Amino acid sequence: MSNRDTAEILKSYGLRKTDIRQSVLRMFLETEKALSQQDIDEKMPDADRVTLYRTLRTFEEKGLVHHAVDSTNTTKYALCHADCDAHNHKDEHAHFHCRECGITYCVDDMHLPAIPARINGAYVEHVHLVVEGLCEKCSK
Amino acid sequence: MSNRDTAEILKSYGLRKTDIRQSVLRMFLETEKALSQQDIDEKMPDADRVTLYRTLRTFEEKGLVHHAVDSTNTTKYALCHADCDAHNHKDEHAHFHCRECGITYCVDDMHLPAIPARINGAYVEHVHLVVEGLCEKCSK
DNA sequence: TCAAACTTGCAACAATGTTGCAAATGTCGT
DNA sequence: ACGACATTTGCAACATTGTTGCAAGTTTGA
Repeated sequence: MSNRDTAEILKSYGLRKTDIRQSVLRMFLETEKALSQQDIDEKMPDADRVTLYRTLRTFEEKGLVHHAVDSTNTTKYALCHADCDAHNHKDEHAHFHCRECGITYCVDDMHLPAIPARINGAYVEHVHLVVEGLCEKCSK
Repeated sequence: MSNRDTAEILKSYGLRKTDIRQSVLRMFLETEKALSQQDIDEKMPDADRVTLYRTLRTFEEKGLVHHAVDSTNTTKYALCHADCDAHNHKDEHAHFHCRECGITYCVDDMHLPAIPARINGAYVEHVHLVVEGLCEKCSK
């Protein structure tokens, strides 16, 4: 992954090119996993955790990443698909979460059930489907 | 909700009858909502938060409540259906979460999609479906 | 009624979320 | 290449939640 790639991606999302942002983006591009603040912090010991926190928030606001839900209480982020943008996250896919090693990744080849626009009077905006169990490695 | 009811429920789940447990259980019985530690803490200012934390954990272990997932980072619990037990949570229903007021409640009349026993080599144990949007009140 | 087992309150610490502010850096026009 | 302006970063600080250990208080069953 070259710097040019990350620089272009950042620019296309209206984000300034900074070292930290490029590093974080590179981590996302190089993994299938959804990354937690901790995952990132560990690989970037020099960066301030607040900066990483803000970086992830900004990435999400701009539509570069979405956050994955799982039953632990750690926020995790994963790259959005090309059709996400700042105001319309198309992150309606499932996430798999391993209860053993804690990994979370997107499951793209699984469609969500059709959800009505309203449920008991509530307006539905989006849906998270979280599948939990043991990942391939941990089930051995 | 009488004390006798809560006492019997606790007993049937193999839990000792204590004031705190009865109060917490009563809160669950009297609401449709999934309750966070904070919700409970606010109504029981005398109880130590660690005790509440452990109470909820114990309730979950015994199969009395299950925890709901939402995109905020607060753990919330809701009463299990009658067919849950300590080792087999049948909490495979959807939860609705309002992004405005933060309320979470179970959506029983919505079935989850059929999930294969395995996804890409991973073993699936259970599934959370989280529907987010604006609840009836907040959408007005 | 008693002992054993379990529950509670308290102290303590880690991780995460969150904000404000000043210093450092990036961007863009010239 | 330079400078002004807007943004980003690092740091201090504080709140909330998760989590454990331990001693004191309570519940339960014989």
